[in-house]
Formats: sequence, C-alpha cells, structure tokens
Amino acid sequence: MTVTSLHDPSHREALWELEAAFDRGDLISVFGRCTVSYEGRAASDLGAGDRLLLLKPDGAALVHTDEGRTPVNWQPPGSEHRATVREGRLRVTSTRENPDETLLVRFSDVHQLSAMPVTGGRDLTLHGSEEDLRTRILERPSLIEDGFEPRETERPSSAGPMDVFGVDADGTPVVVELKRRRVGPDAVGQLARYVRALREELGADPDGRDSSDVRDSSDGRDSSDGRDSSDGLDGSTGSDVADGSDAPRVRGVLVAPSITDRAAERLADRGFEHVALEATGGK
Amino acid sequence: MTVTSLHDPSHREALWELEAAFDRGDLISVFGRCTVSYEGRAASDLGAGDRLLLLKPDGAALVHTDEGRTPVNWQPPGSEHRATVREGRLRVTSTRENPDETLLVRFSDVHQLSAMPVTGGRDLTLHGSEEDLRTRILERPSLIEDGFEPRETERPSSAGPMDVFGVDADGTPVVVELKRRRVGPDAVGQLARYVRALREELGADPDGRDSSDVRDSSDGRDSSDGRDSSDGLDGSTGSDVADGSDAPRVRGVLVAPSITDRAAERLADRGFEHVALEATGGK
DNA sequence: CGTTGCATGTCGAGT
DNA sequence: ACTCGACGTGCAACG
Repeated sequence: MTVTSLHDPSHREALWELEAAFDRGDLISVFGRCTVSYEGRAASDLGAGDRLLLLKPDGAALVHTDEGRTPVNWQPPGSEHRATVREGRLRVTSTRENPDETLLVRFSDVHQLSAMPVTGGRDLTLHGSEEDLRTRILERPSLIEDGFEPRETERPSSAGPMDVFGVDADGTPVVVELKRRRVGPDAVGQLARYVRALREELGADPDGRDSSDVRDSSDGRDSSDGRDSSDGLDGSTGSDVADGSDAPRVRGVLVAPSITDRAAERLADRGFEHVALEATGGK
Repeated sequence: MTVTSLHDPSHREALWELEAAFDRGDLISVFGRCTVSYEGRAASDLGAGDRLLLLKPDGAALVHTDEGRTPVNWQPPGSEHRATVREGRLRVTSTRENPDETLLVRFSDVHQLSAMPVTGGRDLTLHGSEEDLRTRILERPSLIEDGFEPRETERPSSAGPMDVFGVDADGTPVVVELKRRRVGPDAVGQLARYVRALREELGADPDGRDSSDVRDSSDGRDSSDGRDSSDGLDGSTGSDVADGSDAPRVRGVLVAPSITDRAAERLADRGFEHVALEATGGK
C-alpha cells in the first residue's frame, strides 16, 4: 500500500485516479489552479488561483490557500464527493444535505494529485481542558477555598448542568462554573443562570421569583450581559442582601485563570466571586 | 515553476527539500507515519499513524488525519517552522509566542513530500453574512415592519455598537440586533444590553420594566393600542408590568431566521420582538 | 497588544 | 433532529 501520485496529469487521468481513490477510501490531495464556489448556509466565490484541495474518505473537503489556518472553503464530514470532467476540465463537487450545501471546485490545471491510504492511531490525548480543571479541583478542593467540599459534578438544574456543585465551610451551597481560559461577562451570565436555578429549587417557594421583583436597582451602569445569555430578570443578586428571607443563600464562584474588567464588574454586581486558577500547572 | 515532489525520500533528503521549500516560500505537504505532540494553551499527544502535515509560508501548520474538518493538531499563522533530523528521523517543529506554543511532528517514515508554489487569487467574495442582512434591511426597512426607519448602523453605546438603530412609525427608538442564523438566548442577552444602554442614555430607568417607585406617568401613551399586529407580546409580558413609565420607551428587535424556545421565552420576558428574516433570499 | 463580536464556526453530548 | 456549551476555537476590527 503506497502513495499514488500524478504530476501534471491530464484532467481525464486525474478523474480516473480520483475515482479509484474514492473507492479505496484514500485521503486525496489535489493541487492545481482552480476556481471555487460554495452555496449553502452562505454563498461564496473564489477566483482562479493555485490551491490545495483535500478530500477525505469521511466526506470532508478542504480548500487551502497559502495562508491561514482555516480553509478558504470547505465541506464538513458526511458530504459526498463527486468528480467529473466537463469541457475538458476536472470538476470536483462535494455536497451534503441538512443543510443543503454544495462546494464546487473547477480546475483549469491539475499540478499534482496524490492519494494516500491512512492507517493508524487516531487517538488524541488532550490535557488542559475544562475537564482537567474539574479534576484538579476535585482532587484538591482547597484550590477553591479552605473548607470547600465538592458534592457533585454536572449537577442537573433547570438551567442545565452546573460544572461543580458543593458546599463551603459553613455548609452554604456553592455553584462553581469552570472556564479554562480568560473569560468575559458571558461566563458570569451562565453562572447566574445556575445560581438562580438552584435558589429557586432550594427555595421551593413559587413566589421566589416575585420576591425578586423587588429587584435590584443596583446596577447603575451597564451591568449587562455579554454574548451569553444571562438573563435578565434575575435580579436577585448574590448575597440575598436585603432580605434574608425565603431565598436560600447560594454562592456563585467563577473559576478561570483571569477575567475581563467587564466580567469583574458584573461578578461584583451579582455578588459572585472569582477564583484564579489554571487548567494546568500551578495555582 | 513547478511542484517538487519526493516519494519515500530518506529523512535527510526530506530535510533538504523542506529547507529549500521554506526558503522558496512554498506550500508544503508531508505525508508519512508520525507522532505528534503539542504544548501550549493545552497539551496533547498523538500516537504513531499516517498523517498529512501542511506547512504554510505564513507560518500555519496543520496535521490532518483521514477524518474531520478540523486538523487533529495545528499551529496558527505567524508560527515559525523548523526541520531537523535527529536520530535519523525527520522532526518538524512549529513554534510561536504569546501564547507560547509548540507543535512537534516526529516522522518515522516519510511517504511523500511535496512543495508547491502558490500564486493567485486569495480574494473570496462571501454572501449571506450578517453584513448582507444589514444591507438588506437598510434597502427595505419594511422587512422589519411598516414604518420602520433606520437611522444609524453600528451606533455606539456604552454596551458597544448596536447593529441597527432606528425609529418606528410612532417615533419610538428601536434597537435591532441581527443574527444570520438561528439563535439561542445569548442573542437576547446581547440585545438587552444595547436596549438597556440606550434607555440609560436617553435618560431613564434602564430596566424599563419595573418598578416600585412609582413615578408620575408622564406620558399618556402606552402600548396597549397594538399598532403592531403580529406578535402578541406587546409590552406587558413577564414582569414587565405595562407601567406607563416616564422612561423613554425603547423597543428591542431581534432579527434572525429563527430562534430557540428558550430564546423566545427570554425575548418575551424582556418584552422584545423577533422578526424572522434570512440573510439571503426571501423573507 | 487586549477586548469584542462574527463565523458556512466545528464538534460532541444529551434529549 | 435539535439544543446546548466547549473549543488549543479562528478571525478581523477597533481602541
């Protein structure tokens, strides 16, 4: 099993080899001068130029120029590749449905075509993800604070699963939201969602929401939410300040290596806390 | 100007060709059996297997397997590529700083190495982006609603620039947030941010709904007279008690082809509206 | 350089 | 099939 490679093949030769390579399930690369057009979720056109077209046996297609990490055009896995020769020129199309999308590469010249059988390890082990951060915390809860006790991960709530749920030294419930990198206000919104959900749940007080209607005139300036959801009517800020009433106290802790100023503001508005912690390495 | 290609080169041959290709500024592809390790924002290790390594003259590096649209490992543009032979084996490293990141590809076998000079069009014309959606609306404001008048795009606010700012038939300010595809609750949060900022700027009560301190209903008008037929949630939804507040009324309109249920809820809570509109094509 | 927001984001998990 | 949230997101514009 070896690489087959054609230099400056005729379009018809290229077609034959392409189809054979499709059948073999090879990874295919075609380098040549071409135009590219795409239509689907958006639409695009790319004038003539030298590009590298990658066709994968799983249906992925990538058109790469000499710049950029992201392909200039592409088709996701699951697409279907077809090749034809029309008007003496090689055309490669890749289509998929749901959504309907088509990628068309028209070659005026094929400089090189290679077909490569791929074998072997596809198993990537990645470290430093959010999950690693969680693991770190579970192994050493004091990283959050002394006396913190994790109770559950991915704890379900009406607002979705919270990363880590636990209690502090006083037994007060703590919702922890983990981010592996510097975060903006969106993360605060996310945390707020969970905290609110938990307060409602623990409060078991149908009117709890209304009580919050007394809500916060507190945000003087743009307490806003960022690209994330955050919701607005929660108002019931962190410390159930004024009323120690029905709403049970629930702390919100955002764990991230660092946060933006805007996020810090919003965190303060909500009465939440930030714990600086990296997914990997030292505190 | 032609493609240079080596089949099953020795590691040393591969090294020479690689360095020559670096000098020429070629687009390089190396197919062979290799292990890959990465360290930087995260860290990863990939066992032996056949992969395609793409090295771009702008510093981008991509490691592709036979599956997936995204490379299994990569390095962004601006990185620096280096190749060496150590213990008789070809090693390619790509490094960058800020953040410090390193990609190391160690080949046990090089099946093929190609170096390709790339010329020509890099100019992609893309349609259907959010900008197109904006253009569409500016050309035909009635797509939002009859009587809508755009006044400004990218209008600055303390919460950032709003996509479109205008007034409706009554002269009421309207903040329009554009999304080119189906949106979740996050978009509502973003819209809320802008609306709140504008309410503050125009002089009052950022919450717009609310509140205890009754203030003189200076304006007689209130939304009850539904000029806008369609969606039922005019004003008085959720906690928004249709108080005829003195706060200048500011409407929030989310333009997107469709929205999730959760987003719809939030939209209703806030008293905002959704206008179904595609970036491209028909209403 | 950091922050912000779009993207044909992609990808995977849960429902 | 759809929603949700993470991602080494990438990327450009802007301050």
